Amino acid sequence: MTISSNLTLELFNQPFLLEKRIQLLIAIKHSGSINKAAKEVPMSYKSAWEAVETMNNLSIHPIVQRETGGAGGGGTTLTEYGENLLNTYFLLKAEQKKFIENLNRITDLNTGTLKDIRRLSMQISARNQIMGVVEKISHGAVNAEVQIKLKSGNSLVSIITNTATENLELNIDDEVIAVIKSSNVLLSTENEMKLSARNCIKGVIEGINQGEVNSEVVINIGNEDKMVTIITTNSIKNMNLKVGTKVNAIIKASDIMIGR
Amino acid sequence: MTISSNLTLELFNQPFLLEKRIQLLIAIKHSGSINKAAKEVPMSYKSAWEAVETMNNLSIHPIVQRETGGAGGGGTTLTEYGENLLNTYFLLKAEQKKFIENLNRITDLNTGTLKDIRRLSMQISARNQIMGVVEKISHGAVNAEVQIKLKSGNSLVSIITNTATENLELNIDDEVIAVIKSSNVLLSTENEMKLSARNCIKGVIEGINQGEVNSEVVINIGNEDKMVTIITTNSIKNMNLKVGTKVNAIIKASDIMIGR
DNA sequence: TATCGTTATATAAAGTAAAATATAACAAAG
DNA sequence: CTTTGTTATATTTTACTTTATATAACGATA
Repeated sequence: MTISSNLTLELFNQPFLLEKRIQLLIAIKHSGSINKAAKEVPMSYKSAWEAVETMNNLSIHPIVQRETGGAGGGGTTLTEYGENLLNTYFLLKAEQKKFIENLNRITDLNTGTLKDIRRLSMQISARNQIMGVVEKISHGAVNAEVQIKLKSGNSLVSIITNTATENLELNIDDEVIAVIKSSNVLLSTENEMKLSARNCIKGVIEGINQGEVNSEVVINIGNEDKMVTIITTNSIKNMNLKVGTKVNAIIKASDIMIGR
Repeated sequence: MTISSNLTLELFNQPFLLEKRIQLLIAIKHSGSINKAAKEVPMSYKSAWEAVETMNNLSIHPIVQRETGGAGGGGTTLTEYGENLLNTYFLLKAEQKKFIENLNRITDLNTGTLKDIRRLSMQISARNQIMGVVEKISHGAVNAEVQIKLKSGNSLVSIITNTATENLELNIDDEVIAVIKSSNVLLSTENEMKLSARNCIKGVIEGINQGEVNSEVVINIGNEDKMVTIITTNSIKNMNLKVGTKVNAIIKASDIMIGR
């Protein structure tokens, strides 16, 4: 048994972007005509025209621009607003797909029970959420050590309980997210420092938001990935940290959580 | 513009539990007859009967039990399996509702952009996820202190960045989830200990899973809520911890994350 | 001005899904 | 053996959706 779901955007309680209309918009985008698009989907020209009409009427800004007559007889193109809308729809759809995958994973529909009822749709306060791939898992008696390869090439080591690895059904090559609270990230400028902390990532300071006691430092760790850290304002002065300074972000393995 | 979505369970790639069928099953459950249930939904008797028929045929175990004839002319009741299925559907539906709410919150559909594209459908390795209500928010220059009232009556204080409170759109009385990594929970048996840690929750040890170096201790903190902690096996011996021992779970305010 | 292929719009036809209706089968109880 | 109210099933009717078809309007271009 599998879980499935659709996704529609509503405007004034009217269905606005249904999956079929999305298909139509895509076809219009690359064919440049309602006529051709309708054949492509496939659906009748009338349905297609009516769909476009209602979409344009419901929306504040028009979704498509229609032109009758002209050299080629006319044509229909997506407006910038329409393209934007299409793109956000794709993003939402991807997010929803991930959700349904998660839902399928934690649900044992054959026995009719949920393996784990903990919230799985959750936005979390931890600022640092970095995507990576599971490289290695070593199990101890209680804890497990999970090594995650980031896109930037860096590796992170996380220590979580065995039970957690079971709940998450973690396996090698799974795509996961390393979650780190910003107050658990330390900074150092030394290049070769010996520390008990397992994780040390090189980066460049991109921004500093100074407070009276604590300050927020944003570090670029390469490959579009950023790391936010909270350190004391005193440390910033002592270490003479500025935008552009090369630093190491240091994180204890037991401070890294894993999400998927 | 709002996002909406349905939820269907499929079996052998056939739609199995649609929202309309769920309504029907609910009505059957408390009316005891397909006939009455069909009028209640409302739908025609034939549709209702066919729906029941296909459901029973697709499923390995029957969903409903039908009986023709008898004193009252017969009747239809849900099987235990059917009731189970109905309940898991409710759970999944609730989970999905939460997801759609989150999706609506982080999406600015008027401008056609997502405020925050971080994964919001995520299952996280942190074992301790306790529901509560935001009681108080105090903003500093960089950090914010969020006080959470748990159902058990206890309060937790969490320190997160201001940016995080903005991303989460945290407000008083919002229902949130306190997320704590099990390795960040300390245990003490002293009743009145002075510590810098802000959070101290009383509980009773419910189970101990002993390892060579570390051990997992499960604490019942009342109201069905449990807390999992990882401490060294030595500490268990030193403190003479056993199932039933009354302990305090101690957590630093900066180790508590907030999810919603 | 004639041509082009499209949009715009209406109307008829076909197809599909739902509902209404009717009736047989059922089995326990009086 | 009759009554009872339901399930089980087929047939007809209705409503609705989709498709098919036809035609006017359009405006740049050769």
